Amino acid sequence: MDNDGSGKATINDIARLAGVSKKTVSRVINRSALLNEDTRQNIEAIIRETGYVPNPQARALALRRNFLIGLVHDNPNAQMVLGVQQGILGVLKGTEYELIVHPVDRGSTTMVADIRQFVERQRPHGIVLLPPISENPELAELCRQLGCRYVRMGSDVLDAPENSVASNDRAAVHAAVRHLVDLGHRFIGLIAGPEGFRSAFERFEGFKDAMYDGPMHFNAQAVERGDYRFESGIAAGERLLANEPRLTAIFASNDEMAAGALHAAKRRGLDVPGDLSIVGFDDTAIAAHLWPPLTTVRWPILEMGRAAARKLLAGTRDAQPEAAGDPLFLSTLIERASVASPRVA
Amino acid sequence: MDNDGSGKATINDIARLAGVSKKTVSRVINRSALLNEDTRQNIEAIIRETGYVPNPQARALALRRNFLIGLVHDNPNAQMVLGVQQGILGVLKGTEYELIVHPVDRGSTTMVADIRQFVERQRPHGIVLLPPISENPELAELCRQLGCRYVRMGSDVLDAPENSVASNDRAAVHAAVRHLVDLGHRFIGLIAGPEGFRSAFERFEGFKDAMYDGPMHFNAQAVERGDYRFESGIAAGERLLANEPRLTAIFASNDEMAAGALHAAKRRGLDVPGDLSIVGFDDTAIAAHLWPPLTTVRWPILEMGRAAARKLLAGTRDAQPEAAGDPLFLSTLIERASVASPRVA
DNA sequence: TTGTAGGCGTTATCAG
DNA sequence: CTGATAACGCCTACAA
Repeated sequence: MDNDGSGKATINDIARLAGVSKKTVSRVINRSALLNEDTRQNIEAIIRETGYVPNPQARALALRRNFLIGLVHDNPNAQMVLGVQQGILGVLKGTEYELIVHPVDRGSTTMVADIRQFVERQRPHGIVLLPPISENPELAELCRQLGCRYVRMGSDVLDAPENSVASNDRAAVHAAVRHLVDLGHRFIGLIAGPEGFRSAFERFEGFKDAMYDGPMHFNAQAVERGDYRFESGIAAGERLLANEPRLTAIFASNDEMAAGALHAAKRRGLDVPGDLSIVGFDDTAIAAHLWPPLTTVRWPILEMGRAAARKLLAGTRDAQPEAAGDPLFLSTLIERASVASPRVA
Repeated sequence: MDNDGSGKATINDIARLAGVSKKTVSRVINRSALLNEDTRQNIEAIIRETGYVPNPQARALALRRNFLIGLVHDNPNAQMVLGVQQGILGVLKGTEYELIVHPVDRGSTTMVADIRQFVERQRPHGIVLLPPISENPELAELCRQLGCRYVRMGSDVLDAPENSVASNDRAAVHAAVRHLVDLGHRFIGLIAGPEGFRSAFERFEGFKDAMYDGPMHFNAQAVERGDYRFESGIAAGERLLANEPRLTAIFASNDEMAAGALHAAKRRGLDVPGDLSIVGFDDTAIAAHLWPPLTTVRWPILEMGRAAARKLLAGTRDAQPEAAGDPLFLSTLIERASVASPRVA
């Protein structure tokens, strides 16, 4: 009656076939400890034969919790989002969890309400918050209040280790710019990221660190701000090149803007890296595709996505090792062809 | 008792507050026609006051259908996947549907079984199949069998209009290559896509069409195959340039390989477009970021993603206009700076 | 036009 | 260790 051939097998079918109650089958499904080993083996065999798979909707209703991981973001960098997504999906593969992507609008006054509704309705197992909204403490508070696991991704540790995945942007930029200084560059421009982004702030600080650290002074005149997009990189690059002809190098706070700076240089007929060295940040696909291939700081977003997923799965049957690992992931300089020593004056 | 302050309001709370049965509330939720207008207004007011939202898990269980749209793919082109995703999400925004991303491995023998399990477990409202797996008729059959709506995206119409979203790759490539011919190019190389991809086939045919159509003959020697990735574009470009020094133009079957061809040209010290014109396909972000900016065929994947989502939502309360529209979307040539007339010999 | 009884497939409670 | 019984929140069928 339960399984008349049309639908899939249910817990009732298994219970009947095994001659036990459905609660016992449920115990097998949920790996309950209090279970006779023989009973378990018997039921597991039947489950295997029938190809029975528990219905996630019914479980979700009973457990008041879904087997979904939410990716909540309003990130202007498509490559970055995609990288995180791939990292998460890699961990979810083979588990009973699926990824649900939920973009929001950080400019909107209803953003917090939107996310609240998303979490209340879908009741995901946990959500991954991407920068810049991950920097909003209100959202973390919301998750706690709703009893939803969460991981905040950022350019610095933003929360408790189990709720954080971070990169060391400041130190990485410091090192990258220091590299330029060591090559002999003395007039280095900065294309900063948009205000309100922690990543922009950290990278700015890293740039300043390298200035104060070396034989130079920080020159606020050699700083232009972009919005992390290509066009803003062109504009900022052009302003920089127009205002300070002595510039021999530019550090852009992400690869897209670095590509824009490259365009600005080409438009002025400059040779890169002969006349101008350029360094980016992210190491997204575009970096290697440009000509010359872009020297950039590799942002380990794939690994960060993986770590975020592992943290959310910690404590479940799909838990993986390293789940509790250090939330900090190191960014490192990838040297390609867009950097050289400055020409001797 | 139902709502003791801890949890969210349920249909019972609304029914009690409104002094009606829960079935009546259910009728309001589901926009039933047989409902007294006063009753409806009254209940709707209470729903608004309480902020009540129906529990999707319970609905999914009762309806045996989830309010999820699945994006199933194994596509090597990250930008393409992202574009489709954005298109779908744009349509889903504001509806009760969410997007669930489910990548698969087309090389695996268990791919069909994987997708079957995904659909059986999640019971999505519908799924969007991306190329190349969308070209597999077995998957369409599977969806029909499981009673799951689906839309197949491809470089040609692959199914009934309500299950298809397509672009006119062949004609678009024909026009693009014809453009090169019209500029005076007589030795044009092709970097084809991987075998087994319908898009690769269509674009190849479009290339041949332009050859036979014009003052030239199709020369199989000037064809190299890549796998749609950057590195393969470099390799194919180098082979092309080495084998046929008379080449003045290359058409690459996607932007990534075009970027590779550009690298191959630069490595040989060629000027683009002075010595060599290059045309790509897709118009993904990279096209505009390269130097020189890449002339390419714009593949309207965002629009195609939107259309796919609209077709899936057709017939639901979230249905949008144009849902039944023509499944064909036109690709058009975007002229940038990577193409010029060949130098006079 | 509205209500009642029962079911969707699973898990929790609590007794045996 | 195992099993009745009652949720979980909503929907369908049938009745009123």
